[in-house]
Parts: sequence; C-alpha cells; structure tokens
Amino acid sequence: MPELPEVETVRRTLSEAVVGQMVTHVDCFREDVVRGEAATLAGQRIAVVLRHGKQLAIVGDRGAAVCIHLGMSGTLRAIREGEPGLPGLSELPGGDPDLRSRTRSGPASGDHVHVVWRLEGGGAVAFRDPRRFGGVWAFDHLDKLRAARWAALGDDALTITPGGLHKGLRGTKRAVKAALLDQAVVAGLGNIYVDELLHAVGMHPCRAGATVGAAEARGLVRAMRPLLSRAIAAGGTTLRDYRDAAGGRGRFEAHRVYGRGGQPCHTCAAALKSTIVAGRTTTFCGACQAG
DNA sequence: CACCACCCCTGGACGC
DNA sequence: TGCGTCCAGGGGTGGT
Repeated sequence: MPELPEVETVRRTLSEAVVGQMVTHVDCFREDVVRGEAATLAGQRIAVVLRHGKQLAIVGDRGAAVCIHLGMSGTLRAIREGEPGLPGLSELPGGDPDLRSRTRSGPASGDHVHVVWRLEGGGAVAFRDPRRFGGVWAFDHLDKLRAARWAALGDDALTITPGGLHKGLRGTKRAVKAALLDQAVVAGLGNIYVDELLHAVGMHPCRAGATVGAAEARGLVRAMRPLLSRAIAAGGTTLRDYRDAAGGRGRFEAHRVYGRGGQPCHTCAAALKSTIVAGRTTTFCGACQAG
C-alpha cells in the first residue's frame, strides 16, 4: 500500500536507474490499465521522474509524460540489462527473448505485468499491478498531465504549509481523518500515515475538520514532515509486496498505532482502539487522542 | 455541493 | 494439505 514515502522511494530508485536513458519502445499487455497512448514516451530520453502525492510522472526530453499511480498493489521496477526481472515477465508475449530468458519462470509465478518500457541497452521499466487499483495515464506533454490530474490534488504532504492545511480542513464537517485521506486536501497521505500522524499530535480521528484551529493545523504539518521524512530515509514501509524500483524492501517499521489495535499505546500504555472511520480501519488511543 | 456507500481486484491470512 | 471465506484499501462513481 504505497503512500508518499513509498512512492518517493520508488521515484528516487527509478530516477537513479533510468534518467538519461532512451525509451526504444513500449509493450502494453493490458489496454484497460492505460489511458492515452501508451507508446508516447517511445523515442524520447527520460529527463526526470517527478512525484506529486502518490502519483509519479516519467518525463521525456521532448516533453511527453506518463503518470503512474501504484494504487494498492502496484510496483514499478527498473530492470537493468543482465538482471533478473519481475516474476512473470518470462511469460510475457513478444518480450525480448534475452530479457525473458533471464527472468524467473514457473507456473503462474505472478504475472500481472501490464506495461513495459524498453530502454536502449537492454534495460526496462516494468509496471506490475495484480489488483489493478493503479493505472497509467499517458500525455504528449507534462503540462497536460498536470492539468488533467495534478491540478485536482492538494499540495504535496511534504510541502504543504500550515495555512494551506488549515484552509483545507476548516471548510469541512467531515472527520479530520477523512479530510486528511482526501487527496484534494493534501496529497500523499494514506491510511497508515494518517493514523500515525493523528496519534503523534494527540488528535482524535473523528474530530470534525472545521474544529481544527490554525495552531493545530501547524502542529499537524510540523509532525507530518519528520514522520514522512523518517519513513523516506528508511526506504518506506514494507507491507505485503511493496518494493522500490530496484526491488528493495522498505525498512520503516516504527508504527506506533497502525495495525496495533488492542495492544498497549507506546505513549500511555492504554489499549489502542480499533474502529472504522471514513470506511477505513482506524487505530487510535482513546486516552492520548482526546476528542 | 458535500458527503457517503459501494465497487473495483487479487493475494494473503485464517478457520475448519 | 486443501479449500472456502474474509479482509486489505485508493479512488472513481452514483446516490442521498
């Protein structure tokens, strides 16, 4: 379940592996996963890999941009020449025989590779997404990507200002947790980090957004940045099958509340409560997080 | 307009 | 061991 730290880790590892490389052609194995012309990056050298919230953009040197959203189960892997690829890549029709022969084979060893960007020199970038909650959106120019997708998002969680967050919260009666999960309010937070954030500042997840004052919004932003930064420094959180673009696991496991319902709060030792807020499993401390 | 329930999808955990 | 069932959850959509 990649959230901002995991997506930023993918951005960095992918960037190191592919910036400056030429995309020779694009294999798309599931049309419904891609919106727009999948081959749009073909013939362009990768100039930069950007991120806004949980979305990535691979940008070509002539301006083409491909937006990738990993959803729940998506991975984006940079496969270097001579390196084993993703499970299942061996089963792809029409793939590079050399690349295929190097990949693990076996009966249904995990296919679900939907798009492969082939690079000059034999490498590749592969988008795999078993549950298909993610997707790929191709544009002939980055400006169009920004207008069509990123304009609707709030400021990135790493750069949002206290004033910006306060503005996003004060107009809503929704639970503050629901608002923080809303990518139009702030982009990049998901269920894990919202629970961690609310616990860190001692705020009840069901507080109405509009009741969060300017000082509390500042507290949220001041807690958010180090929380996300520490997770990025650790390469993100590994739950289930998250991997960065180089196939590495995250090492951030310092969850204080997520997944710990019923266990003692690390701050006050009270049993953490588990409930549903905004349709999401929510864990919080009834004692530390007043509301 | 704001908000919520529902749906999409598959793999892993768990119970019998 | 094997099978069935439930659950995870971001975001889009359609209903209230």
